[in-house]
Formats: sequence, C-alpha cells, structure tokens
Amino acid sequence: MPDLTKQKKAAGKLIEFGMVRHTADDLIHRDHADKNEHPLRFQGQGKILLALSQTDGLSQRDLAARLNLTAQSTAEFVNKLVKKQLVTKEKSTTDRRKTIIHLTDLGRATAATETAEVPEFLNVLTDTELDQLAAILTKINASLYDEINTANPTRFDKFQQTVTNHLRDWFL
Amino acid sequence: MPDLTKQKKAAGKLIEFGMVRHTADDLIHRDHADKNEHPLRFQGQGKILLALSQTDGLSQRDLAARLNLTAQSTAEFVNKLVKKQLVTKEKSTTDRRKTIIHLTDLGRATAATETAEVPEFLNVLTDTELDQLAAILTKINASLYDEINTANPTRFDKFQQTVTNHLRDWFL
DNA sequence: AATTTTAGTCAGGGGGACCTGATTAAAATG
DNA sequence: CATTTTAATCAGGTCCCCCTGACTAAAATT
Repeated sequence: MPDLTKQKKAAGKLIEFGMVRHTADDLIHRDHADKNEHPLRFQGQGKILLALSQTDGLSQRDLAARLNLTAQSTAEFVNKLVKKQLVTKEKSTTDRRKTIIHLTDLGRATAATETAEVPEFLNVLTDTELDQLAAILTKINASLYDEINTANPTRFDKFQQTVTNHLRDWFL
Repeated sequence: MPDLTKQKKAAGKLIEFGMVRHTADDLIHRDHADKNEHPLRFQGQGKILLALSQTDGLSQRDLAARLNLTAQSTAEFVNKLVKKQLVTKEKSTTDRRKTIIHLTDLGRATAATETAEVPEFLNVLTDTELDQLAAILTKINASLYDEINTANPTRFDKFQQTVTNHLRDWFL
C-alpha cells in the first residue's frame, strides 16, 4: 500500500494544478478578446464535436445515444454549434425524420486544434519527466476507465470508444 | 529541447485524463443522489470558500478584490453560500457599510473536506510514481504561476497567496 | 455642511450544461 | 389502412459562472 503522505502530496499538487491552470486559462482567454473560447472538455458542445470528429454524419439521435444525453440536450448543443458555424444540419434523404450532423471545416479544425496543440507548460519538462507523466496518467486513466466500466458498462463502451478513437492520432 | 513526440503523448494523456475524470465524476455524482456536489474548483462559490478558509471574516469587497470578481458576482456567490449554510453575513460594527463574511462550521468543513480526500485513482500508483507525479506537477505549476505573473502581476499576488496558503497543510 | 467616494443591493443579461413534458411528422407494423 | 414507434422540435425550467447599469446608505473629504 502506498505511502499516504506521498498520496496527499500528489493530490494536493493535482488540486493546485487544476486551480492554477484554470486561472491561467482565464487570463489568456480574457485578454486576447476571446472570440471562441475553447476549453472543449468532454461536455456539452465539446462532446458533440469530439463524437463527430470521430464519426462524421451522425444523426442527433445517434449522438444522443452515444453521448448519454437526451435528444433535447443534444438538439440544443447542436444548434449552438450551428450558430458558431462548427457543424451543419441537413435532413436525411433515406429517412426524412433524421437530421444528419456534419462538421464544417471550421468545426473539424476546432476539434483538431484543441487536440493538436501541446500546452506550453509541458515545455518545462524533460524527456524523462514526460515519459514518467505519460506512464502515470496511463495508469490513472486505466483505473478510471475501470471505475466507469464497473458503474455503468453500457456507458463505458460508448465513452471509451469515443475517447480513445479521438485520441488515437496522438499516440502514433 | 524536449522530444515533441513525448510531449504530444503526455498532452494526449492529459486530455484523456480530463475527459475520463469528468465522466467518472459524473457517474458517481449522478448515482449517489448527490446532495452537495463537490467539485469546488477555483471558481464561483468555491473560490469564496477557499479564500475564507485562508482568511475568515473578509468583507465582500475584500473577497472581490482578492478573487478578481466584481462586487455583484461576489454578492451572488456569497448569497448562495449563505443559503447553503456555508457562510454567514453580518454588518461590520466599525464601518457599517461593510458586510463581514464568516465561514460556518459546515463551510469550514466543506472547504477542508474537499481538500482532505485523496482521489481513489491515486491508489494505483506506487510510491515512486507518486513522487514523480508530485515533482512533475510542481514544475508545471511553477511554470503556470510564472505565466500568470507575467500576464498580470497584480492578480498573481492575490491568487498565489490564496492557493498556496490553502494548500500549505497538504505539504507538511 | 456639502460633496464625493465606497460597500452593497437590485434588476437584468449573456452563455453554459442538462432535464421533463407536450407535440409533430415521418417511418414501421399489425 | 390504422396504429404505434421514432426523430426532432418547441416551451419552459434548474443551476452555474460572471458582467454592466442604476441606486442607496454610510463613511471620508473638502
């Protein structure tokens, strides 16, 4: 069993990291006349974008199912994304009840960008530290996946698929 | 200069961590009939609580200044916390314009609890990994502090003070 | 004493993540 | 063909973070 003191220390640093990062983001976004903010977390509109960048052309219904959202929430997010010109809606020709959502170039770029840029703070780490960090996070993530899977296997499938597919390009 | 591939890999893991953690939290909070959710990030009501647990009895004005919020936002958060019985408001006797905010026992406990518990996912790490993680986060945090300081020195002071004071107990 | 600054309040707004309920239009099915 | 299921939509709600504008009451200044 791991040393509790070490755990606490790491936990504290993690909390601190969250706070500091949030504040740093805040400053940067606020100053630069932030047109499109981009936290793009695995939430709301961000979720939709991620799912679409994995599989473009899904129907709202599909998105809702895959992301564990109600049809209404999904519609709301999609509409917001349409306003931001990140996705488009069009009726399916084969089943005219369905609305197919497509990423626009901007949407694709946004989703990719999010993912494409390495946060500057990683520049301060050495190669060894980067390796260590990646290894540690891999373990932590695995443990969290496990937790999700135990709590809700159905949801786990959809989630894990979306996430890992999205991030696959990162690990080549 | 560090290896870009390693940076990307670590960055990807970090993003993944964010997503997975969010989803895991989600599941847990949703299921357990979540009375008081606890993200308590460095935002909104959480900010107030953190600042007060560092220095109790601040006026709203002080809080606003220290947390880079408008007086109105501060008032809103404070009022919400009052409703949740986490803080109390009382007029200052020396300057009757001022309202002094105090943490209630519950408020103090909440702020502490947040901070007191080690996330379960740290259990999967070995002592060595915990040390590595702490060391890495220390570097990253320092770099982010730097960024904040460069962008906005005034804000940095207030922020850094609040955060490090709050987390000081963690590192004894 | 008159004016100005300061601490708060109220009102209202913008954006975000979600949800339930009711309704419509188009498929699927008996 | 009539009914039922399905994909979406509208309407309305809850809560969160945060801001600007207008206004009051109490100190500080002139």
